[in-house]
Amino acid sequence: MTKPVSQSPSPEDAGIDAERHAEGFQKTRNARRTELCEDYVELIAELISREGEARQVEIARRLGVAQPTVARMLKRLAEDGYIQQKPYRGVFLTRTGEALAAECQRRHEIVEGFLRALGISDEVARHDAEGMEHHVSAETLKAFAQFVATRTV
Amino acid sequence: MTKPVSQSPSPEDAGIDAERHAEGFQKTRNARRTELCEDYVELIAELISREGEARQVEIARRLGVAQPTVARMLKRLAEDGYIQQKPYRGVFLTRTGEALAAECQRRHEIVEGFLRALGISDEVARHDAEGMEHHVSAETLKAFAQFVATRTV
DNA sequence: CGGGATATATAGCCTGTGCTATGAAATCGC
DNA sequence: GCGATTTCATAGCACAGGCTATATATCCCG
Repeated sequence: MTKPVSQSPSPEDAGIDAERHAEGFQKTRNARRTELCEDYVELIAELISREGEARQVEIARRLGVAQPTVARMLKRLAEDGYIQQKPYRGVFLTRTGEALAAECQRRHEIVEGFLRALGISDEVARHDAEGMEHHVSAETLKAFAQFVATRTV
Repeated sequence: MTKPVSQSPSPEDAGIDAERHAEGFQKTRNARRTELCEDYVELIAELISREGEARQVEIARRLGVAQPTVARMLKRLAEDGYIQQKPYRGVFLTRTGEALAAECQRRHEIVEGFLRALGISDEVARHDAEGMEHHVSAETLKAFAQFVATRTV
């Protein structure tokens, strides 16, 4: 039992249903933090590969937030072992960070490619993929990939 | 000028790209509030239709949050004109609230149905739909609906 | 109709993620 | 190698959305 929400001893169906319902919402809420991490790591990987380096100011610009916001988040990412900061030299991904970035990029590409295969316009596909990518389970992702594969052939 | 993020006067492609990128993230962030409202309104509609009434305690149980959290949110929803609270009699949807709930339910059903049509298992479809529904644009939703229609026939 | 159970309201706190203002450090051009 | 620019760090604030504890109001049953 990780978090005893509020187990009412009522043996009704509704009770069980409600608690499963609640679980879903709680997972979604807790996922928020992870999502932000993923956005950062993914962006950092992209910046490194496309610009050669990832600086705070550039990350801030891309995410549309202020630099101190980025600074604080990077500190956390460093503590969590995803990145390494070399002051005035940029931020770099650790092994763990690279693995996470690769996974995110793959997921992102599958989702975006899937939407495009479905006929969605490029811009909307990009936007929706950004929003959806964090909410797609492994099973769904696989189905998306398969769909694209069979459609593209 | 609603929010002058940080327009660097650099006429590079990267600059424009970065700002469009940023826009997307900002939209996603701002959507958070809306999402919560939608979850509440959707749940309230469901409770009213299935249980006959929507009480704070029940909403709290379903969402997996504490009752005061719900109380505060309901206050906001009432201020925003989505619901009307009748103390000790439950919470009711206004016209606006009902319209929003209907829209959310429709969207939810389409997304979940779409995932199922794609072969996703029931439980995963339900969970993923819950996460995805707030990030699906009108265009994508339409494509989902069409896919289901052509597949089901 | 009184009192326990239930429902709601309120106060006060914490954390996360934004922000601005400002200071300190490094880099780079000259 | 020095000064301006750039980059980063820090302090301090706001707000949203969690929480607990507690007070109050209502309901309902005996």
